[in-house]
Amino acid sequence: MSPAAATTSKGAATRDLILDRAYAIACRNGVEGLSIGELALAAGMSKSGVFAHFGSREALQLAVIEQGARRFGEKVLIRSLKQARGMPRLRAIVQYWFDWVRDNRQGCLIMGAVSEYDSRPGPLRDAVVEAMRHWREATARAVTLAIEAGDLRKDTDAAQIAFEIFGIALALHQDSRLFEARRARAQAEKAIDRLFNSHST
Amino acid sequence: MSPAAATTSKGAATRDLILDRAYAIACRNGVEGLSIGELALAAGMSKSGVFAHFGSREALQLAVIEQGARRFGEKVLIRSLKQARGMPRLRAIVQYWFDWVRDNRQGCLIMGAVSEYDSRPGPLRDAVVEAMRHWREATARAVTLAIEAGDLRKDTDAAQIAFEIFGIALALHQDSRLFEARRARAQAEKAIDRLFNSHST
DNA sequence: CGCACAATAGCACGACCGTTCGTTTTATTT
DNA sequence: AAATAAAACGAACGGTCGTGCTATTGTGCG
Repeated sequence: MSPAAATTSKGAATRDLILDRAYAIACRNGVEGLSIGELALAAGMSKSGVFAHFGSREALQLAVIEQGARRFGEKVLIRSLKQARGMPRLRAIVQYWFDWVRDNRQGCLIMGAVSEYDSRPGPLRDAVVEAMRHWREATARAVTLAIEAGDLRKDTDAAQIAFEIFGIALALHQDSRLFEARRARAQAEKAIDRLFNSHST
Repeated sequence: MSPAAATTSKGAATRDLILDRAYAIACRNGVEGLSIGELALAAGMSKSGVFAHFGSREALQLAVIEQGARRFGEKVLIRSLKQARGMPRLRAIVQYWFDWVRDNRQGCLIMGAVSEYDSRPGPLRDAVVEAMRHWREATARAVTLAIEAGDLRKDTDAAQIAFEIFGIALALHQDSRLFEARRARAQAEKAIDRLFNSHST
């Protein structure tokens, strides 16, 4: 009866399949450009069959945004935890992030969602803000650990460094798609090196 | 007869009015979220009346993108030309850009268009790429002039500095809308200062 | 096996989309 | 003022949108 929850194992499986296709579509067309009709076609189902899994388009979009945040979190943040605290882990975050930009050539879902919802109040915007906040905090925490490990100077402002890392990543993201990806990556690496060097002990 | 060009003075005037409203809508909803029906309502005209001025939705979108590029160019790039070559002009570009981000609180049309079209070939993408390229080159040129004026070191890579300025501006743009605009601006200013200082003579 | 219910399909709806067409109003020129 | 061209309107088209509702298919548990 409840429309938004899959109870059987088959239901959960198709829901995962739908979300997988939805993620791919939303990467290309944006979360706002994701339609149930196109999604149903990609999943090999009927519109109403897809619809029943979420109950509303907005619930579907929310699930897709969370899916995007989860994928980035796994590929970049969680993966970096295997590296030792301090500069190794901080460097890992940056490298994995750069690799993420390279490997998702048709666009990062969350990055796209930011400019879709940044000035549009509602639960979708809230989800995007929450994802970015978590993401930023994880980066700042890695910087703080690098300071505590003695890799960066004690007077370093962790939030400031995180802000600048995001800026470099955003520029890389944009340049990779608009101009030459190779050159963009080289410039991003150079910018990161300058940033870390100017604060290292 | 020709649908895309206004020949009388009245025609040109309404076309300007339409583009003005279209610009406002596209800033909020994105260029892809601009519909002729909503635009007609905002302009106080009929759908077909609006449509006749452009001949197709894509032509309208193209005109809106060019409008967005023109407005930014005037408010930031052209305005900075009044400042003396070298650091004064470079600083002016950055400050005017930051002001632009502050004053267009519901979103910058071009910035939004980038993530809408960066992986969607076509004339709209071409227009966005061209606008960003022009914009980037103007910034790099200002950096070069600052080098020639002796304000920045001779071994400074102008393209690299322009890349990093864009990164800081992008981070400011994003943070201003997702988090606290005040803090974002302070962080952006600090990042710019560090960038310029580390290359100044 | 058979029962209960989840999962999916099919169909229809009202709304809005971009676009076309013929007509009418308005502006410019002769 | 008459003639001509531009501009704007209003209605309609075929399509797609998200969303209900009802029926049918399939799964999983007792």
